[in-house]
Parts: sequence; structure tokens; C-alpha cells
Amino acid sequence: MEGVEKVRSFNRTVTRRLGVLNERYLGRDRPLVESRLLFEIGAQGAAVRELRLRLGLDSGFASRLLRGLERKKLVRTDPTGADGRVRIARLTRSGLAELERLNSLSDDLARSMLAPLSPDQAQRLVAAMGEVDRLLCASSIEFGEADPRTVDAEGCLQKYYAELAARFPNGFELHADDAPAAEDLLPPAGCMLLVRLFGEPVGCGGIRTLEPGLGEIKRMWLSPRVRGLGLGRRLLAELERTGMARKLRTIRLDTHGSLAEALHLYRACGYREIPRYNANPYAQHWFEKSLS
Amino acid sequence: MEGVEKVRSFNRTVTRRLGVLNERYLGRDRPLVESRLLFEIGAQGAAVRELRLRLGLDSGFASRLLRGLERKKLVRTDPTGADGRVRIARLTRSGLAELERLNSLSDDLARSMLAPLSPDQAQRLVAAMGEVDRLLCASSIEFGEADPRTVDAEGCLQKYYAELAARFPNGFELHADDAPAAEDLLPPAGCMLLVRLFGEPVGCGGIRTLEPGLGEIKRMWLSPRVRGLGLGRRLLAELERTGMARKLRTIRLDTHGSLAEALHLYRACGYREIPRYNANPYAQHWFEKSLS
DNA sequence: ACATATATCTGACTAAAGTCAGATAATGGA
DNA sequence: TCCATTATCTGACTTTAGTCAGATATATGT
Repeated sequence: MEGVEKVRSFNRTVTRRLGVLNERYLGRDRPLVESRLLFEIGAQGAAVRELRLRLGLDSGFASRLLRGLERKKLVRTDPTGADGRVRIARLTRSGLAELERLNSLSDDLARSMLAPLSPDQAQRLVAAMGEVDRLLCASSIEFGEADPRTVDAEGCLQKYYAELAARFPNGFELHADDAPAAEDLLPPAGCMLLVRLFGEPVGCGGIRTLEPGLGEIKRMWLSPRVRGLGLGRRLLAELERTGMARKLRTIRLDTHGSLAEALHLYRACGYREIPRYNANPYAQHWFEKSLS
Repeated sequence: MEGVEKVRSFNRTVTRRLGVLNERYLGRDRPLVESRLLFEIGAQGAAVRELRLRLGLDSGFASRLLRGLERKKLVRTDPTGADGRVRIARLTRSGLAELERLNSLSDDLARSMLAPLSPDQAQRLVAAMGEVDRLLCASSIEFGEADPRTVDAEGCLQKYYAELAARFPNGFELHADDAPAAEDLLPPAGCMLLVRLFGEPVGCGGIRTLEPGLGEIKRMWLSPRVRGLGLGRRLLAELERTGMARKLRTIRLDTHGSLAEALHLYRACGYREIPRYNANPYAQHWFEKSLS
């Protein structure tokens, strides 16, 4: 197959070019994991738990790495106020300086990729990299069921509410909403899907059962940074699939008139507008689709 | 800077997506270097020397890796006929089977990058990857001085002669050519540049002194796989730079009428056609440029 | 023939990156 | 209050990926 061969050639070339980065360039006399850890801690600091998850480290290994960075006076770890078990790693003044140096080395690498090219080529390379970046993100997206009470799901829902509050002309209050309880979005009554990019939650969507055979889609949201990648369609299709698996024959949903991209998505995906079917004060449009 | 930030984002995304490949995917219970070595040995086999150079391995380390693969019955190494010191590593039957598996895993990875996308997105991703691949190759090219008698330079020259023989209507015989001796392309008389892509020679160009202040460009060639990347211009500019460093004020060169891209390149780079200045039987056009 | 260089190999050593078993302390729910 | 869970930490161990110093055999130029 033609396409696959091109993708493999891309993989080879990019791995070779970026291998430099991972082996020597950023390794300023410092093991690679330490540099990655400094990157992940970042200027704001991060919980040890977060660091372990993001870098996929063994807890013992992570702990020992942090002790090492503490000995070098690059990191401090303090307990959080909220949970006495969780500790937060923060960069010290010299840790921040080191992060600055790493960032500037990353910039140098990026510049060295553009420097040998003509202005026209450099511009085309940046454009093509942007395209690959976006489409590779789209292809790396994973959908998975999640309990709406977990931290990740809760975080998405909070961002969803915040966006509604910002976009609705008269704001948004959760208690006035026809809010589904957590159990409504859990099997067997319904289900919630989380959208993840490299493990990080970037969107969500839930489906609940209104009556046997009739479901409703709620809480569908995608982070602004992953919009325009065709994920709305994919998330909707995933939700419909889980609906079908739960023997739903019809799906309904409602939305506000100010959410133009949502209206467009529902129409494009075969939803037809129907009369008001609920008392949701924020709903202005009601849709329905039969699952074949 | 806008472009640099986009390049860095690309680097992050691609590293994360391809990290899977380098850490676990191809590591089917086998250290990464071993897999890379199997890849490099390939179906035809390769000299140990070649493998060390291509993968940048310490000679002792390479030797021990090969012994390990031999113990696992994946590789055989035999002496070459030509040079009693050089040994060639070849894959055994089960080594070939393992290479097949690695290739099919690479294909799977490539397919998994395209699978979640819509046909239109997949096509755009392949196109953008092709563009990045080509331009990243262009930006990874390195120019370096080389002795024309080394294996790498000799290899480029042979391919250059072979191409002339194929393209000239009446063929090409080296002895009939106004061939520069090796010393003519070595300091102080002249110099030869090799074009390398990830260390591998993909082109060459030489400059010799005809008389004080007057130089001539000879043996300029680029491998077909790196054509169309604007490297002709860059190689020519590099040669002119070394000419200037050697106090040349004027550069001449000749070429055959069937080498259309060469004619176009010279004209575009400020060379103007002059009358015949030598007895080269294969020359049909003569050019000159003053180095400012 | 002789010095020098090249290709490979062996053995001893090291650093980086992790794995695993269990200890300790705080949290959350019954 | 008790019990299971979670977050972190410590110590012992392993694998991976090298580096370095030399040994050996072959090739090459003078």
C-alpha cells in the first residue's frame, strides 16, 4: 500500500532527526528522564502522582528521581493542603533557570531544522508540520468509558459548565439545568465516554436512558485545543454505538441556539429537529435520530 | 517566533506518538538495539563495519550484539572474500522471519496512524508527512570536505559516471574525459565536498584550480533520491564558498546539453555561457561566474 | 620487509533506566 | 472505629546500553 510506505518513511526520517534531540541535545550532562521530569514539572509545579502518570514512571523510580533533583537543589516537594498524601514538586530558582536552558535548547533545535532551508521551503515545512501535528493528534485520540465522578471526568464537566456560562447570553447555572445524576451516566442506566489525547482528558460525552429504547445525549464537550479535527463526529458516533449496545433505538438531545458548531454537527450527523420534549430552561433546539 | 513554536509542538506530538514505536512496539521482548541491528542487516546482509557506522555503535558493543544474535540463531557472520578483515552479517532463516515480524509491526503502526481518520484526513496526513519527510531530509543534509580516494567519495563518483554513461546519447568513457587526478581535488590544489544525509553519502562536488585565481567545478552530482530539494543550489554555493576561501576570483565549468537540470541550475545561479575553454570531448556548454 | 592502519573481537567496567517487594502514612467509606 | 485504598517512599535487584583498553589478524604504502 502506497500510503503506509510513505508513513513508514516519515517515521524513519523523523525518528532519526529527533533522535538527536533525545540522545544528546537536551541531555546536558543530565540523564534524559531528569530533563523530561523538569519539563513536566514546569513553572507551576505538578503533583508527584501527575508526573508519574504523564511520564509512565514506576512510583519508586519517580520518587528516587525527585530525591536526586532535590539533592541538586533543582526541585522542592511539599505536601498539598487538601490531601496529606499527595505531594507537589516545584522548581526552585535554579530549577527554573535549568528549565529555561532546556527550553532554549529546544528552540535552538527547532531553528536548526529551519535554518538550512530557503524562506519558501521553511514556510512550507512549518505548514506541513502544523498539518501533521493536527492530524496526528486527531489519530491519537482515544475514547473510553469513565465514571463521571472521577477527577478526569469531573474536570471535563467543570470546563463544559464554564464554557456554557461564558457563551450563553444569560449565563448558566448548573442547579437550574436538567442535570443527570452520576448514576444516570453509569451502567446500566447510561454511560459516559472520556476523550483522551496521550492520556490527557480533552473531552467527554454522556448518554442516559429516558425510557426503554429511548436515550438522550448529554454533556458533550471537546476542549478548544482539539476542535476542528472531526472529533465531534467521532464522539457522537461512539456514543451512538454504546447506545446501540444498550438496546436504544432512538436518541434525543437538546442544545442552545448559541452553540452553532453543535447545531451544525447534529444536523450533519442525521439528527432532525423535533418539538420540545423536556423542560430544560437552557434548551432552544431539540433533536432526534433513529439508530438503524 | 511563530514558526519555531509550531516546530516545537510538532516535535512534542511526533515524539509522543512514535515513542511507542521505540519503547515497546518494536521491542518484542528484545532490546531496541537488537531490533535496529536486525533492520540494518536486512535481507541482503551487511558488513559489520557498515552496521557500526550506520548505527553509530562502539566496535566492541557491535561485536557483542552480533554474538548475542548468533547465539539466538538469528544471524550468521562470515568473512568476505575480498578483505580478510571484514566480516558480513547475514540473517538466518529465523532471523528473516523475525525481520518479517518487525516489518509487519511497523506496517501496523503506520496503519494505526491512518485508521482513525476519515479518508480525506488520511490522504491529507499522508501528503503532509511526505512534505515533512522531504523538507526534513533537505534540512538534515550536511556538507563536508572529503578525500576523493575514500570509499564514500569513490562510491559517489562511480554513480556519477554511471549516470553520465546512461544519459549521454553516445555513452561516457572515463579515460576520454578531461579527468582531474585525485590531487587536483585535494588541498592545496582544490577540494572535494561530500553531501551526506544522516551520514550516508548522497552527492559530491569538486573544485580544482586551473590557474591562479581561476577555478573549475567538476564532478557535481546528487543522488536521484535527494533531487528536487534545492540541494543543487546549496552544493554550488558551498563550492563557491570554498573557492573564495582559496582566493579564486572566477569559476568555470562545462556540461553536456543533455543535462537539462544542470544547465538550468547554472543559469539560475548567475553563471553566464562563454566560448569553449577546454578540450573536454563531452562538454557542449561552458560557463563562467565571477565571485564577488 | 616493515611500519602503520584497519576490522574485529574479548574482557572489565559504568551509567541509565527501570522493576519489584514491601514499609509508612493519610484518606474514605461502611 | 475499622478496613480497604491510595500516594509516596526505601532498598535490593535487573536489564539495557554503552565505554575503554587492549589483543589479534589482515591489509597497505614505502
